[in-house]
Amino acid sequence: MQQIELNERKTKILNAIIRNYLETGEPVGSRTISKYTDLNLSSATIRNEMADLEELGYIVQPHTSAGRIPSDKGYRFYVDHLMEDKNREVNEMKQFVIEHTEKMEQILQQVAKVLATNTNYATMVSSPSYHRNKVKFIQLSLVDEDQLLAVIVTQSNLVKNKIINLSETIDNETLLKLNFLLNSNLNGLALEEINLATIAKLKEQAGMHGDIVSEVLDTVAETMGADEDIRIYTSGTTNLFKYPELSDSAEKASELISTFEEKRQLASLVTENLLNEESTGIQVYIGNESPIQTMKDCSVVTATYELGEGVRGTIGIVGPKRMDYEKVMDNLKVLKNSLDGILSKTRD
Amino acid sequence: MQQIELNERKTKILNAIIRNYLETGEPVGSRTISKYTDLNLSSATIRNEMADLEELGYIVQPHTSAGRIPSDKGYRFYVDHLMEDKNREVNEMKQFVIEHTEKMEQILQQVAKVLATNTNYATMVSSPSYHRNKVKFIQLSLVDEDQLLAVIVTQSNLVKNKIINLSETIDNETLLKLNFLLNSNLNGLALEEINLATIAKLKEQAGMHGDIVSEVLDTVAETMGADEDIRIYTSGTTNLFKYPELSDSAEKASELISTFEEKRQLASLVTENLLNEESTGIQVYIGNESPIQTMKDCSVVTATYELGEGVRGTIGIVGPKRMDYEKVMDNLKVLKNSLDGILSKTRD
DNA sequence: TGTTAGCACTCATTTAAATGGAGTGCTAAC
DNA sequence: GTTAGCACTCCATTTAAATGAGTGCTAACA
Repeated sequence: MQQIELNERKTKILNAIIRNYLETGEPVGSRTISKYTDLNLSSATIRNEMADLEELGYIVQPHTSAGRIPSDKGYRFYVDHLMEDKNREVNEMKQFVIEHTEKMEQILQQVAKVLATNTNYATMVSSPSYHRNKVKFIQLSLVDEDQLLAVIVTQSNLVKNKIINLSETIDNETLLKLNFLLNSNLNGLALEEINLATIAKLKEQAGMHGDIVSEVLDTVAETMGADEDIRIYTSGTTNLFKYPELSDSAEKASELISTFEEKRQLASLVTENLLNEESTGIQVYIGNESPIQTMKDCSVVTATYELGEGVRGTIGIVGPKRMDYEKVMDNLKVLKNSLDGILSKTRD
Repeated sequence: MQQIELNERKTKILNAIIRNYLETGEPVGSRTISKYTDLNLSSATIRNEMADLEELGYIVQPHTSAGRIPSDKGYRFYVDHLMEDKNREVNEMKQFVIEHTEKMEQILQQVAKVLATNTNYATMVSSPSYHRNKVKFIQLSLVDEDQLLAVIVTQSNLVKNKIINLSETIDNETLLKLNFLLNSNLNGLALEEINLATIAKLKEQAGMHGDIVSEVLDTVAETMGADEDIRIYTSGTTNLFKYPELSDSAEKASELISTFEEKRQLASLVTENLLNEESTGIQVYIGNESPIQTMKDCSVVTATYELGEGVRGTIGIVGPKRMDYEKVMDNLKVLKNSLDGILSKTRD
């Protein structure tokens, strides 16, 4: 559809404008374009075309007699049609990092960091939400006369535990029974499948120990419900200082960095993102397209990774609108690939 | 000793200067002091005294013909001798927060946040290091044909788990034996007490399953060694933007905030702090007294909390040198008290 | 001997004006 | 359809002047 609006020459000029602006961050004028492209057109001609492009909404003038900068629509066109999809080689360093870090948390933090160092933007990585994950194993053990330890393992090897304080003592035999009861009833079930009927049945069978069952179920829900418990790892937020358009006023910078510190808002963005099941997994939010108000001057690029079936999280990069989209996407792809299926990998 | 250097009048003037500067952040001149104190001295007299105070190193002039601001030495004198030690009432809000948050992590993050909101400075809270903590309970269970789950509980109810991949299968009886072996040998021991002899003995008794014992021991070490694994929760870093002397140049601000993001450096500060066993638990680092270079224009106030015996962490506040030391210390004390012994509290 | 008024001086900050230059829109000619 | 040329706009930077807070010093006073 946009093809109708823009002929080839206009497209070329728009492309040149955006690329130049991505590099310099300064409004670009007609003369620059005429000089540094192989179009062989005079600045005057370029000016005419630029006037058209402005009227069509692809570029704007920050003020009279300044050069042009891309509008959100311009960036969008660039991302959708102009950008080259280089599929560069995997950066071994990243592989290394991932293969040599042990714990999930550390991996994610590391990913955020690598990404930030690589791109010079701010990054965020959300902990996976364990959607549709299933219970594999439950165990209650007595660690003290009055304390019970509940351990829950999911099929993707996520482990959670909780200490339950007992009001009355409990003997070993009962404990065995409870363990059996829980395992036989819950194993193999996803959170959504644990319905009221199951719960009622369980409680009934547990008899006087219904309280304990309740607590265990809470922990199960917590382990797998997850949504509320999404963690966000961020890195490189101070990179944003490098882009004057984001940090010229202390207030602006402060607001933006606060958003990263708060994380709550980021979490909402991430959740929204996870719901978009389709797509190659890479999403681009330009300026106001982003659901987070404070990021109206930024672009956000996110990718969804999937550690195991149903265990998904998001990696995201936040930078100025004139970010190096190609590089950013490449990086995201690489890291996404490294993360995909990592849970199954650790098995061997 | 300083009492010899400073007579009462000088002390009063110094006090007035510092208090005024804490409020305004502007260099304070002789006229201001003469006007807004009950000393009833003319500005000229004050000027003479100020000249003396400057010579003694308590205050400095940022440039000729500017007012005076406190030097590090001045702040130090203030903190050590001048400051009032108001012991204000406990803020119920904080109590509420702590009593209603469940998980340790969340508590700590919450503490950081409350503190930041309350003081308008940047805050950090370190996760407790489990020094001298003892093993209470160990359990191995088979969660899959080829996967073993090791759960370790310490006396302060810290739980850690690890999935161990098996090379050969293992039958239930052996598992029971291993469990018994581990518990009978390790329970009640602190990390330092698990020496080579114990380990050798354990491995010997485990026979062909020495590998598993090794892995379990690793996890134990990890659970209690802790030092490497100190987590730092931060909040309110963007508060630092409120103080021009810290954020006038984007570079400065960026550096400082980076330090908070990195956390590695904070961790080192925290560790150093924990080693200072003595003291009421409140430490003040003014300017260059801080071991972190990027904080040379800041003051750092820290308190040590102790969740249970040997389970200690640090709460810290970072702000401009002209921070409201009284308020900061009060807040720290309150939160420290709330945290102290919290692990034992959850028992009832 | 300690205190104070007064004055000349310093220097960061604010305000205003001057300058330079990048870039545009438009027109007329090719 | 393309281009050269020119008048015009507006931002950014420089330059200069005005302001004002604050000091140090001296001389006079109690």
